Amino acid sequence: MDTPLREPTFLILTALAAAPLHGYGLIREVAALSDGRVTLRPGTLYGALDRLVDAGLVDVDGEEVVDGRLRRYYRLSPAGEATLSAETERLRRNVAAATERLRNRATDPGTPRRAAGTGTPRLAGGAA
Amino acid sequence: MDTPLREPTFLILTALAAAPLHGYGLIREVAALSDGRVTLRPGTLYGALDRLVDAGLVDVDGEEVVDGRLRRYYRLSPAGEATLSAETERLRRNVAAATERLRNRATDPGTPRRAAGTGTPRLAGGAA
DNA sequence: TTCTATATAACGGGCACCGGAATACCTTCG
DNA sequence: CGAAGGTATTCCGGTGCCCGTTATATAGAA
Repeated sequence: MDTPLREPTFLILTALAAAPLHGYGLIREVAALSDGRVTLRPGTLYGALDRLVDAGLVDVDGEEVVDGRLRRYYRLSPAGEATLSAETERLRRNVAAATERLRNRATDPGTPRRAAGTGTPRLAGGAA
Repeated sequence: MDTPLREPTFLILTALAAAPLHGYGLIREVAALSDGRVTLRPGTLYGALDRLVDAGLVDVDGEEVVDGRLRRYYRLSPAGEATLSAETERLRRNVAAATERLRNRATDPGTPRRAAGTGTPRLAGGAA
């Protein structure tokens, strides 16, 4: 879990940052906050939740029985909040780096040809 | 490749957005633009490059022989630029969503207990 | 010569995510 | 009354990206 979070996991933590939710509710919340772009599958969701609970980023917030159906609530732990903060910062930096390079590209006179590499090119192989 | 990009791949495209680079140069460029947080392994780098070339997001920009060593340059293709733009936008939205929820959290009187779920809770199971 | 830096190739393994199916209960509709 | 559909969780097989390491090759430094 020290690996950078993938999108589904990141969105699960983000959804839980607002309020505790149960699994099925998370599917809808994640769909909502991603404008319908991400639809969690059961396998992805519950697999991720199990991992997050194991890692201590999410706590089980209690269970309810509603209309005979079990409903298990999950809550973002302090560690989960810290992880989400750190991940968000990481993404923010990546976004900033990519945005800057893309912007320079748009204003530049075409794609620059060849960067200053490590060593000094001596022999041009030419076309691939 | 229609999967959201993972961080190494995203950073490779970001590095190539500035200028064409060869594999080993990418390792250093990615380390630089991520403030040393991400150190690409050869397996990760060349695996990703092969996939990106296959997907048409990156083109081989020619080869040089420098000091007897082969040096193959890679260049971001128009499709790669479009993909990087779209990915950056996606990340930007995720960052915005997470940032908003984290900020509300900081100003709220503690973590809210239980959200309005889908149905109406009728029977509280209580403690986990 | 041996070590270090440059540079690419190849291989095995892990883990998260995907996709679907199973299970179970309740409500709604024909 | 029976069928269909939404709610909610569990399980399982498959895939792909990434990891980590090792191998290969050359040039320059110690």
